[in-house]
Amino acid sequence: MSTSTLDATFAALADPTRRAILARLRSGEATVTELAAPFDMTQPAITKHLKVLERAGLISRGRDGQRRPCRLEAAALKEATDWLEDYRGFWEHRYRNLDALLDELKEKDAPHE
Amino acid sequence: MSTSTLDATFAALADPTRRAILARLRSGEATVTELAAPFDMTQPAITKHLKVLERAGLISRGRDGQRRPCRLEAAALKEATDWLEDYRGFWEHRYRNLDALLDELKEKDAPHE
DNA sequence: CATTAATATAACCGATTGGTAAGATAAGTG
DNA sequence: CACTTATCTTACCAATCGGTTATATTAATG
Repeated sequence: MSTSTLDATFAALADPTRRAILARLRSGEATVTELAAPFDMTQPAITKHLKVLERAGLISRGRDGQRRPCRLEAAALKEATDWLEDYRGFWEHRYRNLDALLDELKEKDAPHE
Repeated sequence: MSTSTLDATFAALADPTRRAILARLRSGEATVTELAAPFDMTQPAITKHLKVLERAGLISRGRDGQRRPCRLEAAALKEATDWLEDYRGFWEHRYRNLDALLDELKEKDAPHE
């Protein structure tokens, strides 16, 4: 899991337009014009976003005549998820740690020396 | 899960220095100077990174005399993970879909009309 | 009190980002 | 062939980013 891949992936995910594009692509391939339609933005702007997503490996593009359909790619998404899930132990242990702390405080409340 | 929170979180995660800081904080609180030590970077640069992490809700800061210890915060991390995990179904189904496609192709190979 | 240590702030810089408008390219269609 | 459709490319712009140096603030310490 290379550092620069994660850089590109998280950076790509940091933009709401791009996240919306990814969400749309979950229900299947789409062309540039289809992807651009919901946004109040020119087509070149969408093309730029698609390039960012492609460089991050989050999508790939085919060729169908004059259309360049985009599809979601699983690998980069999985890589980012894996990185984040490595922190899951932290936030799950957190509540256990809080319990332990409360116990500790209770013990201090009961003076015994 | 607000859009602008995800914006800030993913943007914060897009920088390798900041990811390294988070990784370091998994093993407990640390001061600014402690966090800055491993990096070939001035202290103000680290302070800036910490501000980005804090604005994203990924860390919080305490006060211990002249030190401002940083600790990891679970909530924002969890939010980002949740967003990404929503895509897990996609990449898990992907292989099942591939299987289905291969079956389909096999059937086409065996002419039956 | 003078000094040192920990952190923050301000001003600045070059590179990148997210958008635009205008025009090029390339593929279907009458 | 002329026209339209889908997409890309090229400048251009303002804003943000990631870093710097220099300076201020605040707290500990001799």
